Amino acid sequence: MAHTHETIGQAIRKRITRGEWPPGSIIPREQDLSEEYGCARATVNRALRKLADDGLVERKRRAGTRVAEFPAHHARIKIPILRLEVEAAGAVYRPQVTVNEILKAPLFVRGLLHLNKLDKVLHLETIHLANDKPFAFEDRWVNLNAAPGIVDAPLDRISANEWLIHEVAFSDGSVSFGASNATKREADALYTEDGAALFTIKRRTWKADQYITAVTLYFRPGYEMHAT
Amino acid sequence: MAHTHETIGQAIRKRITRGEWPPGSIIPREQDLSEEYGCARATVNRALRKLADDGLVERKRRAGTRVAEFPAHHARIKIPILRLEVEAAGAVYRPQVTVNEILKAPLFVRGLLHLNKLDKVLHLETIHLANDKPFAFEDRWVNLNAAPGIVDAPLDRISANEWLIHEVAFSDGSVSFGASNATKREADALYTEDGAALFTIKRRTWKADQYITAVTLYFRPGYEMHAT
DNA sequence: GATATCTATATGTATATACATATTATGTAT
DNA sequence: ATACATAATATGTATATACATATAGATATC
Repeated sequence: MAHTHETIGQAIRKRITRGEWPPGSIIPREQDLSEEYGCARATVNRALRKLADDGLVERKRRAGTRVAEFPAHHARIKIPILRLEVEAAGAVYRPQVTVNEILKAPLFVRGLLHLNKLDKVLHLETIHLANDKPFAFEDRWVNLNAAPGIVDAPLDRISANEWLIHEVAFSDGSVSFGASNATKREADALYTEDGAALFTIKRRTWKADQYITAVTLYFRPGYEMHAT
Repeated sequence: MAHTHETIGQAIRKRITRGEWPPGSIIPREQDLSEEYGCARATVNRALRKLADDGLVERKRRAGTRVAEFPAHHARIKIPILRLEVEAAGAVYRPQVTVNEILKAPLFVRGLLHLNKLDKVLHLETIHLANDKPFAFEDRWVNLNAAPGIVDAPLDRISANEWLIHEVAFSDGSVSFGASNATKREADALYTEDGAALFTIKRRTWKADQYITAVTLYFRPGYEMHAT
């Protein structure tokens, strides 16, 4: 009972980081480890599955378990929910919508959201404020076929992001991170200089076969996103 | 046998995304789900643990399982291994070391690596090339107490990153992402203009109680990192 | 020598059972 | 009412067992 799947996982992790099993090398089979630690194979199995999930080892049927060649290149991040980040820092969050227009989808938006020429989209530009200081600038396009109700949402109180999460149920999505120089639009919104380097998050969400929204977030200069 | 922990997990995931169980609401207990799907509780347990790991649901003893308030804000990323990224794109990778000097740790490096005034560090600046075109610029500081052997490493063939991973065993680390304007140094290295917005990754790794290396990677303009 | 076929093996998975543990809900005493 | 002890309960975990499945390595075939 001294050994749980967690203590065993930690022990194996330590043996790897200590160099006992270097990157690329094979480690003992579950059976042997379970005997060594005096537990059931299922317990070792769970510990090793966790390590594989963390990217520390790679497992293959019949071939066994080996230490990953690059054991540290997996990370998990929390995509920032702006309101929560701001409030966690003890500040007051407020979204300020500066553009709110319905129009026929421009070409690049048609591509992003897989729309036809006549489909209507909602275009939103929002400044996210922390204690009334600009924190991030959001450029969002919403497919009105997928979320018609959003035109009546109180977007001065709740962000479009949160509204969509709760009203259009949950949606699958893709995310990418990058950097871009502030154009005049972002510089004005974030109260910074033209050309400043901004950390950006681009996100697209969909539900079943329908794209719901495409959004780019531009963060104030100096913003960093941390992984664990 | 029709139901595995995976098919059950997908089914529950779908019921959440379809809106049957909205964010914040509670879902049936494992016992009931196992009866509904005609399987053992352990199978449902594994499915739900996976969903919790993905951030889609939150579980608490006695209190049950409920859909997360923000079900989509967890993501996993692979921290790019530059050589592999370049080679995956079908190009030839080559690291080019432009600065390689041993010196007493400057103040900001002492802070990063927790060193004393007299400790020596290796300072490396490297241009990572894809088909001889600059791809990323690396600014690295290595604690020579922790990795003395690196002074003899063939850093024109293997990157310091890879050398450290294999020679100093595996090390724990922290990562953060951001953006910065290219200074003359980075602009020259990456063959771009002064002030261009560069996506950056800052990483610090340690082993037991000792910091090993601190590194900042500056990516060529336009680079994006994708999450799953 | 190359190719196809078989076989042994390590991991992958499902199940029933038993007990642990955190936390809510209930009940009791003040 | 309030504070505190108690019971009920959903998840957390470990175990033995059984069978599935991918695949490395051996063997046979062309």
